[in-house]
Order: sequence, then C-alpha cells, then structure tokens
Amino acid sequence: MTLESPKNPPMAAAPAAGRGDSGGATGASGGRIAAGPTDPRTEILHAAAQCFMQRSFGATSIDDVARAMGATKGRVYHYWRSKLDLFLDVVRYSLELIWDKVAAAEGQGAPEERMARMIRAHIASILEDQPFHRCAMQGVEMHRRGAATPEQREALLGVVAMRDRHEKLFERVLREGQESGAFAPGSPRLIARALMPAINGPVFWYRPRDGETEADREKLIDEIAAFALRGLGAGPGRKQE
Amino acid sequence: MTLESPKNPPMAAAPAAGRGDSGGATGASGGRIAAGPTDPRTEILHAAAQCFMQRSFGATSIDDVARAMGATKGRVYHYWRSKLDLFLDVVRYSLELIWDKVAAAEGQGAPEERMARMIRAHIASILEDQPFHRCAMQGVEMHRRGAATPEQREALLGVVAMRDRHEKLFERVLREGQESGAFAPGSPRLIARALMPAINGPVFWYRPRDGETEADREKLIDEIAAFALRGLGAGPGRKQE
DNA sequence: TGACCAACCTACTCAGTAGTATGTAGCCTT
DNA sequence: AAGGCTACATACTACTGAGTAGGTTGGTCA
Repeated sequence: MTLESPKNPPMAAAPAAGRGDSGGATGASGGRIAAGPTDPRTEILHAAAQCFMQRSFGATSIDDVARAMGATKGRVYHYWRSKLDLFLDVVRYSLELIWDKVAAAEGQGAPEERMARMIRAHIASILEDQPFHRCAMQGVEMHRRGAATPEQREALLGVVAMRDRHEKLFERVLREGQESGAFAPGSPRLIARALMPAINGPVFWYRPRDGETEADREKLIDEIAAFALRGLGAGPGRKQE
Repeated sequence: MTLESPKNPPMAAAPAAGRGDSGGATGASGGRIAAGPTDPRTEILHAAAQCFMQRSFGATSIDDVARAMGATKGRVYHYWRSKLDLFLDVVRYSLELIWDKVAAAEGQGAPEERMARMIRAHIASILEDQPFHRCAMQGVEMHRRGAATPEQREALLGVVAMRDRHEKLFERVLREGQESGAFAPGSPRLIARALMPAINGPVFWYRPRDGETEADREKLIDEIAAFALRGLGAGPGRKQE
C-alpha cells in the first residue's frame, strides 16, 4: 500500500518540498481507497513489474514499459525520475504487499500456528503478486553502482531494510517455537535463511494455468507449506482440507 | 568439465567445419588435464561468472569482463561469438559442475541416505562455485527473445534440459523414498520444486567469510541439509509415526 | 628464414536507449 | 477568458556498449 509514500512526485517536489499534499493524485479519487487500476501510478507499476519479470531489469527499456500500456516514455518519466527509481518502487511495493499480509496473518496462538499462517500468507502473496515479487528477487544489491544520487542509495538501503524486517519476523517466531519445543533446534538465523527460499520458490516456476481454481492454488500452498513446516521440525501439521 | 565441448571455436569453425580438432587449444597443454586456470577459456569463464554475478547479465558489458582480466574485448570475442553465448556457457558450466558432483554422490543405499548425500553435495557445490550457480539463477527463459540464431535457441533449450535432468534426479530418489515410507507422501513434482529452492538458497546470501574454515562450511551445510531432509519427512531422530 | 597461424589488441561503426526540452490538450480557478 | 496547472506526447540529444575489421606479436613448422 501507501503508494503515495514514494517520494517520486511529478519532477518537482524537491524544489517545493513544503507542498504537503504532493502525493494527492492518488487520494483524489476518494478517501482511503487503496490505489486501484485507475490510478496511473499503479498502472505503470504493474506494467513495469510485468516487463521487469519477463525481460529482467537490464533488458527492459522504459519504452517497453510504456508500450505495454499503449503509452510513451513521457508518461513514465512524468511520475518517475529514472528507470532505477521505478524499479526500486516496484520492489518496495512487492515488499509492502507481502509484509502487510504476513504481519496480519501472525495473529495469536502457539508459535507453530502463527508460523503456519505466516508461511501460507507468504506463499499466497507470492502467487498472487508474482510479477512484483519476482522483481524483488532480481537482486537489489547489484544496483549499488547504478545508484547515482544519494536518494537512490537511501531508497536502496530502505528496501534492504524491509527485506530484513520480513525475514526477522519469521526468525522471531521461529525462535519462540524453538523455545517452546515446537521446532527443531539450530541457529535461527541459518534456519530462517533456509526457510525463506523454500517459500519463495514458486515465484520462479509458478505459472497460473488456464482452468486454475482457488482449490488448485490451495493445494499448492498446502504442499509447499507442509514442506516448510516439516523443515522447521514441526509435527505432522498436515491439515486435511 | 568438457570445456572443449562448447561449439564456440575461434570464430571460424563453421566455415572450416571439417577441421576435426577444432577444440584442440585446450588439449594442447597435455592429455586429459581438466582445464585449469591456465586455460584462457576457463579464465574468461570465471571472470564472466564473477561479473555476471555482481552486476547481472544485462548490466555487464564485455569490456567489464575483459577488464576483470586485465585484457580487452578482443580476447573475449576471440573465444565467443556473442555475449549471450558466453553467458550460456557460464550457465552450462554451472550445471555441469553441480550435476557431476550430485550424480556421483548418489551412490548406493536407502533412498534417504542417497538423498542426504545428494543434498549435501548440491549445497557444497553451491558454496564452492557460487558465481557460476548464481548466473544460472538469473533465469534463462527470459533470454528467449534475445536469442537471435537457431544455435542460441538450441543451446538455451539444452541448458533448460540440464536443469530439468538435475531436478528429475532428485524427484526420482524422492519418489523411491516415498515408496519405501522414508519420506512424507505428496506430489513428488511439487515437493521436488519446494526442495530445490531450499538447497539453492545459499547461492543468494552466502558470503565466504575471512577466517572461514572447512568446519564452518560443514556446519552451514549440515543446517541447510537438515532443514531440507526434515522437509522431505525424513526425521533423523524419529522413525516412528 | 620465411610462411603461417593462434592469440590477442586497437580503433572503429552503429543501433539502441536513458534522459530531456518542448509542445499541447484539457481542466480548474479567478 | 486568461492564466496556470496536470498529464501526458513528440522530438530530440548524448552516450553506452555489442560486434567487427584490421593490425601486431610470438611461436611453429617446412
């Protein structure tokens, strides 16, 4: 969410930094409505995610992104200052999406129950917003030298911090589960680092099939989640339906 | 291995296809000596893997690769016809390396024992030749439209086939383990697809530390392998249930 | 010792692309 | 109705980087 948060105003908010409602374009359509597909920013973000996923960051031109919307470069550069800024916002959006869902899924209960919900929410988000998450997988650190401005370096660090926060959330619940004896012992850091790729996996190979139902997706989530939970050492957390 | 196999002869083997010893450059130094660091091809491959890992394929220029060796473009283009060909050879090399080690590690015994050895061999290879494997992770399918010549498309399919063969090897042993009751039931295809990212994970975050010993690496492998094996349902401690 | 060749290096071309400067249609305000 | 602003499109510029043509060097063989 918080699409208004990115400080990528129409070219000139740094000069007029005191505007206050610089991101008002989104809010203009209503009050708290989460930016829908009508919002140009969101539409561009989606097109960019799609392109970056299909061709990778380096092979994607801004013209590609614009063409995917039936528009021209001008539209993209009206909202973002550079290709890297656009990419970083795609990644940030990915991390915001998945954080919101996973953090909300933790809730209350025993660690193994919370972890199970978090893992399922994580995988579900991977399937639902695959293009964004796939961009997030393309690596952020490698754009270090590509980051020219200090703002970009800062944005880059911010994205890294978000990813870290996400992993740390899993690590915390994992640790609690270890203390309660629900999970196998071992370095929480390392085990969390083994867990994340496992539940991120579908981002690489998942391909929404034609007649795919919600149940199909549930089954996929079940299987991956079961693998992950067993990996943590949780008992046969197999939930029949 | 088989560095001589790539059909990337010095620019002119297609014209003079009947040469017979087109790849002889490698063999000239001796007989069966596996191409060492003295071999220019291998040196270039290593430099390319390093660059592609650090900056990604798209952001890496051939000049970058050459500069990493203190050489110029000419040296690279003397051995490879295009940037994509070079990249595909890096990926192929990665898959050959890991296949050799994992296939050799299977050996004999119960499925869970073979699987344990394979998983450990896989992770060990990931740590040892990280740059190459990281290139292999950057995605191959996305270069479909970048593949201009039919040879490139064929090479691309070949790489995909190698990856498939690797995964199928794990899937087969997994299935055998399920039939013997050593592993948890479930779609072998899906579970294998959950397993692979888990043991590939270190390719993204592993960073050889300064005073790192062999024991440190063993511990890392232990932890990841334990997670993966538990994920498959093979508890090291518990056999009942 | 001269022909030949592998293994490069140098200097170039040229296509693609990030980013910009400028134009313009509609809307909103005064 | 005039000015101003948003939200783009168009038409550039400047540069990067893939690929090539041709030159150079050192070794091998006749």
